[in-house]
Formats: sequence, C-alpha cells, structure tokens
Amino acid sequence: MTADDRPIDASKRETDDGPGNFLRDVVAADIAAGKNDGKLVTRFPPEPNGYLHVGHAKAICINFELAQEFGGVCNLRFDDTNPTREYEQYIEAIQQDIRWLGFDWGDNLYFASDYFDQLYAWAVDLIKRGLAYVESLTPEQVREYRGDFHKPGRESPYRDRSVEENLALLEKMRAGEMAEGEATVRAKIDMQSGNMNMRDPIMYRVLKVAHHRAGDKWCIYPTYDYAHGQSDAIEGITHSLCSLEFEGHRPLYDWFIEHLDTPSTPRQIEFARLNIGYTVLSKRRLLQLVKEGHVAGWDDPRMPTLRGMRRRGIPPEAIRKFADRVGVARRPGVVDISLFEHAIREQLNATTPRVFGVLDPLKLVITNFPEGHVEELEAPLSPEDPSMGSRTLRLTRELFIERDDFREEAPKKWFRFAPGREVRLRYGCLVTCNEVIKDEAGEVVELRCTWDPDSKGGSSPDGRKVRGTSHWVSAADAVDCEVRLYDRLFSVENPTGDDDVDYLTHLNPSSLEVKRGCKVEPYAAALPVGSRVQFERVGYFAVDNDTADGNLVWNRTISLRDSWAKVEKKQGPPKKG
RNA sequence: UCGGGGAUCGUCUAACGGUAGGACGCAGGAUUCUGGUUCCUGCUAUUGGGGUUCGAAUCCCUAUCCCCGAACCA
Repeated sequence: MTADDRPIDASKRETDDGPGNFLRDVVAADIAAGKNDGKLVTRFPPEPNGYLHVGHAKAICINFELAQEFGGVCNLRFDDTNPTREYEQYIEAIQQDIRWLGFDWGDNLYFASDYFDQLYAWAVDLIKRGLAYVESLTPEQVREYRGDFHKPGRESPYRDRSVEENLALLEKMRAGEMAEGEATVRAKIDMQSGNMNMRDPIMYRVLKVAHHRAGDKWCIYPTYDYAHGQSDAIEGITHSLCSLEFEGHRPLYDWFIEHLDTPSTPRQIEFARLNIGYTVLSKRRLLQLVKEGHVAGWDDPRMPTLRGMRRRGIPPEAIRKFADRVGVARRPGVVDISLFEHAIREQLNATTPRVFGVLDPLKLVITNFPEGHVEELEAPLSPEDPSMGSRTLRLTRELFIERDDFREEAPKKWFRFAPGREVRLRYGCLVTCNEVIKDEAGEVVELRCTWDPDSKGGSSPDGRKVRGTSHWVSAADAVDCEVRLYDRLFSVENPTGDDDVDYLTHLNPSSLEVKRGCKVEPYAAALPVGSRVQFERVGYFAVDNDTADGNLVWNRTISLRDSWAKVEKKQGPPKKG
C-alpha cells in the first residue's frame, strides 16, 4: 500500500504530540471538502458587560489560533444586544485585554448592534411568511404556557394572528407605543418540542433604553438567539465556535439560518469551556467578589481575569501555552491548577532576569571583612542566557540574608546557615557562621560570620564542597520594599460544587499576605512597573502599579518549585520540646 | 414529555476495528554557585455487564454515573 492509496486525513498531523483539538479536525475536513470556498472565518463574540478571564482566554486562543493556522481570519464582535447592561466601560478594556494576550483582529471589529436594521427586516420577513408572530401574553403567562421539562407547552392564543395584525403590532412595538413586557416577537416553531429552546423562542423584546451605539433609535432589541447566528452569517463566519451550554440552541441557530435568506450558512460547533480548580470563572461571581470587596478590584492579582493576571506578572505567552496544552474537547472537566502553574514557570524561567530579593531579612555581619570596604562583583542576570547581561553586586561587611535560610539546629540534609556551617553567598563569597546574636526575647537578630577572601565571587578556592548557596543583599544599598504574596483565592478545589453552601464561605482567608521591610538589590529597585524578575531561590515577582516614589511594591507571581519543602515535610515537623 | 451531551492514568488529552500514547502531577536518580532549570528512570487508565469480531477504548445492546437546558440573559 502506498501513501496515495491511504484515505486522505487532513486532520492527521505528522508529529501528533500536542493535545487534542477536535475543532481543528472538523475545520480541516471542511476545508479539504471545499466548503466555504476553502476559507475559514471565526469570531470571538464577547458581551461587553464584564472583564475577560482565563475562560475567555481559551475561547480567544481557539478562535484566533485556528484562523491563523488555516490562513483565515478571526473577527472581534461585541454581542451588544442588551442595552440594559452597562456596556461602554468594557468595550475598550476587552480590546486591550485581547491585544495584551497577543491577538489582532485587524479591521475586523464588529458590533451586533450594527445589524439591527437587517435583523429587523428579517423579522418582518419571517412574520410575512407566517413564521413569527407578536406575542401579547404577559411574561408570567409566557412562562406558564411554555411548560417545563416534563410538560409540553401550549400554544399562545396570539399565535395565529394575521400577518397584517402582526405587522401592525410590530410597527407599534418599534415605534415605542408598547410598554416593556407588553409584547414580544416570537418565532413560530414548536411548542411541543422536547427542546425548550424551540418552544417559540423570543426574538424581540421591548426595552425602552438607549443603546450605547444605536442611541435611542430602537426601543425593541433582538435576543441572543435571534441575533447571534444571523450576525455570524452577515460576517461570513464559517465556524461559530462556542461552549457546550449553547448546544441546545444549535437547532434554533440552524432554524433561523435555514428560514432566512442569509448571505452565508455558518456552522455552530460547541466545545467544553475551561474550568480551573480553586477559582471561579463566572462573570456573575467575579463581579460579586469585586462589588462586595472580597478582592481589591477586577485587576486584583488574585483574580482569574486577564487584568488580574497581568498585574500579577503572568505573561500572556504562559496563558496561551496553557490554553494550548489543555486542548479542546467536548468533555467537561476541571483542569488542575498545576498545569497552569507549570506554563507560568516555564515562560518566566526562560525570560526573566535573576535578581536578589530578601523577603524576611536577617542581618549578617562578616567580622573579618574590613569596615567600609566594598567588593564589586559582576553577576549574570541569567545563568543560562549570557545575552541577558549582568549587573554589579556590592559585597560589604553587613548584609541581609533570608531568615528562613538559617536554622539554629540544622535538620537532616540541611545545607544552609547554621552554627559552624560554611555557606556560599551566591556570586559573593563563602562564609562560615560562628556566632548567633539574640535579643532579650530570644529571637535571632544577627549572624556573625567570617569569610574566606580567596572565595571572592563565590567560587570554592580549593575545590571544597559547599552545598548551600544563599541569596543576599548588601545592607548599605538594599532598597526597602513591600512584597505581596498570593495564594489561591479559594481553599477548596470546587468552591461552587455544593448548592447548599455559599461559595464565598470557601474564600481562602490567607490568599493575600503583605510583607513589609523586604529588601531588594538596587538593580531590581530601578525596574519600571510591570517588570518581571526572579528573586533567586524565592520565586517570580513583578513590580506592582501601586509602586510610587519611595514605595516599591512587588507582587509574587508564583513561587519557585521547592523540593526542600518536600524533604522537610517528609522528615516531619521540626521537633519541639 | 423530557430533550441534548459526556464518561480513557490523580488531572487534562491522544489512539477513528490492529502494541492504550503525550503533558501535568507523583516517586526515584544525575548534573547544578538557585534545594531553581535541565536530563534520565519509573508510576497509574479504557465506568459495569453482555454481545459482534481472528482482534473492541473504538461497533451493537444494557445498566450506571456526570454535565447542560424551563430569562423578554448571553
């Protein structure tokens, strides 16, 4: 059998080591079959009533990357069919966030509201053909007539109004002569359908509210169901990709496309939306967290919003990488947060300069180091990438080290500071701790050490093994700063899993820990807001935008993996008397 | 009168009648001036029960479990 004999499978990639994406297969098959003239057009259709979060990021990546991969385009369309929600403030923010994520829609910026005229004309058309009617039942009655999962709906007494009457009533609605709730336009489909969406869905409702773009031109507005598919069709969207919850709407989506003379026939395909453990991803809940002050705002670094993540220091590349690795399938699930954390560390590890920062300073005095003497030492900003350059470290008699790097009684396998131990000050020198100074309360306030002048730069002059290496800052030029440590927002993996328990009760009370009096080296202190670095041996940090003159603030994006913590845990808690 | 989806390692995700693979995670080990990175090794899965077949995660039947749906929201 030769390669030519085998059935063509465009979806099969030669090196298939990436995660699954059945959408790619579908698109490839459609293109191979010559559908839509072999073109691909997707779209990301946010409703501008909230900020974007990681869940949206997945959808954004799917739509833009698929278009990219197949040489198509991806539109950005604001689904602004409901003027009772606040819009304006989000339009610009959403665009900023998508650009930050790394995607560009070029000139393809659209608004569903741009199609209101066409949508209205199509509604008239449907009425003329007896496929839609003006409903005069009250909202309560409409609900009652609709039935439920176990009870078929009943047809409205207004269902069989004449075309003329319907047209006249529609005109009255449009002209503002109807009150809100007084009338709607419904598609005449099937009140018996097992699919509730097909029980004469509402196409238009009266909303006497001005629209952020259309002004007060309209006082009736199309619903999502009536507007979305047709908007897709107008834009020539070939594949309308959405989340699983819209599955039941697909027959309706298709019904409108089939019964209307649309310029194209887009296909809706659903995929599983993203869920991540220990957080919530719903606009409603995110809004609640902000409004009730459980977080500081939409851009609180604990929030899963793009703005929050940006402020926290998470690079957009990490989010894209994460979305790609999660894959696309139809099976709903909850992605382990560690997958995201891995993508973040991977990106940060490859791109971030290494600097010294001490979160919990402990004074260290090198007793045999000449008073006032300074050793200037060149230290690389990256151990792996020389092109990142270097900065100068100033070794002096008095330094700060991390308090956690010292133990008065060293546990097993402890390589760091302890009485009598020799430790390397990274890129500095080797020092041996000979004396521990305590205050009246018995707390360690100072370590007195001696250095080996031959170890300048941190190398071991005679090749002797020094396993412990610690970061440090010179007391003379260290810059004071505030560091904000973040932990997961919720203390349980699925905060909304129990209907009887308010998810807010699962808020992690220690999701934010503020540390003051931290010390960073001058090079780091001079970095502009938004800069991302690694504090060696501690974690990745970004300069927060609360930073002002004389008040330097860092956000911990994520800690380094800490295999010592695992060893220590395995050894059991330190023995107390 | 219920309709629509889904079930593969702990977690995501492949395999499209022909060796159940990858990533994360976890456990060991090597290298290391970050207990970081990198590298190596190992770990664990086809929801249950029947069938069809030389051969089934895949096809059929059946049971079970999970998700979505009853806004004039999207």
